[in-house]
Amino acid sequence: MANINELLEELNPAQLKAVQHPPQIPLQILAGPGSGKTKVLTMRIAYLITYCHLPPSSICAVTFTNKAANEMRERLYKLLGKDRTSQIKMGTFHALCAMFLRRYSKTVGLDGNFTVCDADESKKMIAKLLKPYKELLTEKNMTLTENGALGFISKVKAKGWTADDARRYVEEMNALTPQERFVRTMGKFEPWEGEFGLILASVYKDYEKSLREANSVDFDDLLMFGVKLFAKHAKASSWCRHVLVDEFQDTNNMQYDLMVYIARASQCVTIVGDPDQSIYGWRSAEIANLGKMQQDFPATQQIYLEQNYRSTGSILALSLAIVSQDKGRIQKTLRASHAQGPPPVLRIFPIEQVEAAFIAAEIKRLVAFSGVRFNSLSRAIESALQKESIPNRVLAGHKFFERMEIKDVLAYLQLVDNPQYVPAFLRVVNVPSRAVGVKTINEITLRAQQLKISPLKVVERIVDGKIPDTKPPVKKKLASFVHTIRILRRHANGGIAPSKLINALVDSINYKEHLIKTQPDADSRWDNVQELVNFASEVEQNGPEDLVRRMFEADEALHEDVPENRDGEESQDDWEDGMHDFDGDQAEGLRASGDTPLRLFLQASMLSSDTETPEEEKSKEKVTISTCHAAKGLEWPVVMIPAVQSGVFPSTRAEDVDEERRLLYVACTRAKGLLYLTHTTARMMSGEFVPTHMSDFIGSLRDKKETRDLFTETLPSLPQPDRKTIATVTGRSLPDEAEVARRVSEYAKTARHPAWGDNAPFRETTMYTMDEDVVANWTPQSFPSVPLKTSGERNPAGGPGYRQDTVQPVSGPAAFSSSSSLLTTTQRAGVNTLICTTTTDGWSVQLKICCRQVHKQGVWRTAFDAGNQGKANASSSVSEPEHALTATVIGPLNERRAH
DNA sequence: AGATAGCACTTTTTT
DNA sequence: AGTGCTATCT
Repeated sequence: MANINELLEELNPAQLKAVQHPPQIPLQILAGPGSGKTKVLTMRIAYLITYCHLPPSSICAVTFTNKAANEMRERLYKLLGKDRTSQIKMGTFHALCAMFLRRYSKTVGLDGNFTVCDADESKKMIAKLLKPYKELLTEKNMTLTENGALGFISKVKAKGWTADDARRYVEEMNALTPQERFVRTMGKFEPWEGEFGLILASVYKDYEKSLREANSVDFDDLLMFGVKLFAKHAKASSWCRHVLVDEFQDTNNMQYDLMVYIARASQCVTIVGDPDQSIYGWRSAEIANLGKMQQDFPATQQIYLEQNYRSTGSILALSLAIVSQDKGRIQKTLRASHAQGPPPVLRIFPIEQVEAAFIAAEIKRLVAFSGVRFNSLSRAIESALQKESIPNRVLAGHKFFERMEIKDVLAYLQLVDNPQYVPAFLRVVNVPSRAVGVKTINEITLRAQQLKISPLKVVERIVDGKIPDTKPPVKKKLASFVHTIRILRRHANGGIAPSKLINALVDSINYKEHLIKTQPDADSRWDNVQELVNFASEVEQNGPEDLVRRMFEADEALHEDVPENRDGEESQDDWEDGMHDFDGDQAEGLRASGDTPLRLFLQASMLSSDTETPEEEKSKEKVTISTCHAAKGLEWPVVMIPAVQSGVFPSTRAEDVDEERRLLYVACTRAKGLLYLTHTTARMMSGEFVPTHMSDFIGSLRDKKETRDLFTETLPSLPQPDRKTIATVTGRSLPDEAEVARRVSEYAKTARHPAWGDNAPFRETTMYTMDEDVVANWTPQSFPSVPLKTSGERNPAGGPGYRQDTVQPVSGPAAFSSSSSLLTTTQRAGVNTLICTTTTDGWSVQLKICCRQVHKQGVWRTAFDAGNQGKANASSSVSEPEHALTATVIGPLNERRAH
């Protein structure tokens, strides 16, 4: 175990002050990027335990992501040892609430086996609920999308309002005159006014009802029920003697309330935050919580951490200049600990493919990280990296758990744990296909409503012959389904490891075969299922149930207090029915505690974003592609931020421009040694080139004399002094001079882009519109006159979609026949697209995109293809026919012949 | 009931 | 620019 005294000596005065701050005086640590806040936070926890003698189980540490919680846990192992660390109540607000709600479910009117409903299922649920309102909405000439309704519900929930609260608010507002309303809302327009608002409130009510009926909660519910629990039940938080909240600037009202309630007994609070890094306003985060805390805890003191240990001086200077453009921000500074280093690079490119090629080429010289604004922007970069065979990984959030095959498996398990969870039932009744269609499902659902039991129950009873079969007969078709569920239920109640449960499931339903039959990429999907098994084993090894148990076992008060946690009537029924299926006795204890291995695994799957396999992945040197949001709290030696341009920074959809600027600030401050900002002059948006310009966040700095020199166009040549600086900043040893020379010459030999230092090749982009008569006389055959041979193949899976017809030119102009790449044509009803691509003269590459406008569904559309092999064509609406036909010539790209 | 083709919608960011 | 829903067909 590390010696804490020694570690305390390493801290700077401000850090030390923060760590040793008296626990009973509420503390705000305002910590700039790279100021060692995680270190301070973990040290403070260790300090509270070892010096202030707080029991570990009386400390609540809240992080923003579960990943951050795991990292902090790792650090604390070294300071406190595994035993004491595991008693600390640590996790996100969501995860902590989930754990408490399992224990106190009855107190807030939930069942202990509730399922956490993910955003995807929520959306499907809303879509279903919206249907009855469709007619009314069109009649009143209003539009309401799932996302609109979901956004409303989430916003309202962030205030802690139930559906009834929301309805009351809308009614109240509607009773006011427009002037009064204006005053009430402080001039802000709230789209949920009038009849529309009533509909929204009503949808929310339906949604709430559906969730409860399915014995499930969504992400926002976890917080809402958490608040309800702690507000109502003071003993639920009586164990707590100190609360620490990280990333406080990103907490919303519910989370703030949770903090206050958990701290109710002790009034001891430490928060760490940075208003400059507040980037979750769109998720109802409130920077104002900083001020609110000062009011609610009047003794609050602040400590500023402004010494930056992460980045070079020039990176900090630019970052600070960016964020300082926000005039309303709290004045704070950053002091560099390191040398100036090479200035950040700012470069311009015609289109994202070239931008990506540049990044890939530049990375060849550097171990780098690349931060993108949207996940959708990463595609070009990924493929460019692949072309250069640079290993990379995408810092993926939930993507893995959103895959169809993963959701299928999880749905079975959810259904086993929570028979009432209708979304899971609907997902898997017919997976693999059991010849159960919509009609049967509707019949079952109807019966379920009549009998006031879950659809699963209905099916079980039919199969058992307890109730008569439905009209499209179910008994035979669904016997295997019920059988599977019962096998799994028995295993689960016997406390089997979730990884084994998954194996039992895929065996029982022959899932692999099902994938092969229905999915063209069955192999990779099956790999994903195996990956899920791995994830499950990992969760088992880390022993979350053990961990959760230890978090709670020290709290005697809690044990006395656990309300009788019986399952609901519905499950009770299952219990009896399934009696012959499992030996219930040993399951009893687990059920009562609310933490079965299965339940914990499911919860981890829903709440975790930490999908990385630590050992093998982290040791490899890889380029990381991440969104700017996901990059928060992380750092890399080199950071490249593409698409720093209009429409992206700030996003066209953003409501808060200042927040967008802060996001760029967060991204820039991830860099230790080198920072690149690039942008393009055109961006492909839903099939059309839209001209873009440099982000104003950067442009305004470049246009001013005082700030112009904060960046450079020249690529860093990394002379020895710069190499030394970067080595220092990144904490790596200085590379050997001879080795550098050898690598540079090696690079020069193999580099496909020796000319990146020169801007010329990228400024030859032209976009123009073709003559109208060309448009008028265009036929698929006229340009070029190449007979095309098609070979359309249906999707072998039989599902929607088909392979694009890839054709070889049989004859034609030399330029085309000599082209080694593709000529693609797609013919879908009403859309004729001809794409001519890549001509090569050995010196340069020319990319031609030819498009044709087509009148379709009353609008003029442009049909074209960017020339990606095997990729589908795109079509998009355009207002004016004459703009529809465009040709873009880019080039010469680069490929210079070596002399 | 299942297959298919066309249509519509999204695409910010995450627990 | 890919995916999922729906109407229509088999």
